[in-house]
Amino acid sequence: MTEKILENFSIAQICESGQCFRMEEIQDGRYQVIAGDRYLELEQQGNRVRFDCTEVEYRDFWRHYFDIETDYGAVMAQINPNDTYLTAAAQLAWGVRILNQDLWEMIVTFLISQQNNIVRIRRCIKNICETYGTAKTASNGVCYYAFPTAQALAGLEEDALMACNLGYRSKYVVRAAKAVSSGEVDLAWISSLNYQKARAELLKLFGVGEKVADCICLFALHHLDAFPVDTHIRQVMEQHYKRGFPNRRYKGIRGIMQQYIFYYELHGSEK
DNA sequence: ATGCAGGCATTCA
DNA sequence: TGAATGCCTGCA
Repeated sequence: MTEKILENFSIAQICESGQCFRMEEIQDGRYQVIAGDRYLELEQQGNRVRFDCTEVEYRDFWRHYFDIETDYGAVMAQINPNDTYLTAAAQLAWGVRILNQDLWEMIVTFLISQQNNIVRIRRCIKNICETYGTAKTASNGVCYYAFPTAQALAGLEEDALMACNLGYRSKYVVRAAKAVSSGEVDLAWISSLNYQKARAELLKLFGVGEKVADCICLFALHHLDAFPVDTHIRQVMEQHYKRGFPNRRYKGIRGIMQQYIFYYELHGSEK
């Protein structure tokens, strides 16, 4: 058990922010996270967060995974108080953080996410993990499936994942797996690139367009300037930022603003 | 029952 | 270059 006092951290909000599809509430206030082949359970009361892992596991992995080293209070302090929309969005999404997730996992996840709804995205990912991921047992005895490696998917026929309900996205995922597995695409190298270059490399993957590339850049590579524009964000831009989003002001943290807006659109009651 | 859900590739002007 | 169109599937 590792307990921390954390500001601007809400596991419930992170779970519902739509950047991770393998995080869920398993009991009242108790959450489960599967990241790559790791498993974690955690609980929160106010700003006290209890991680069910050793101090070493927290320091070596989960601390970075939850982006604890970034000061989100300082980020929110940069929001223009005259921007009532963004202020309200950040106020509601006060505990959202940009996770540091696995690159391969995010490529697959956001290939699946396109033209899709959240319920089915979760189901698709569950299906491929249970079919092609390694079964594991957590330290508390819970069984779970690791995210399938690129190698595990690289030998499939292009339409094999339609059995996992991916639909036309099946060939996108299988082709990506082949590219990564063969070394044609070097994930470690992409990880070393800056935002613009990493984005350009990701766009070369079949099925990866600008929106998906930006999600991968933001949620795996932690390029906080990435600003994924989907249908929701596009509507917000047309409604609230007719003269364009203030990119200059939020340079370097645009992705965090995007998450506040996205969360607000998903969970804000008014509108 | 059409339209759409956190798009993208392809085609055609 | 930019605008239209089909695509797996499920849900309202």
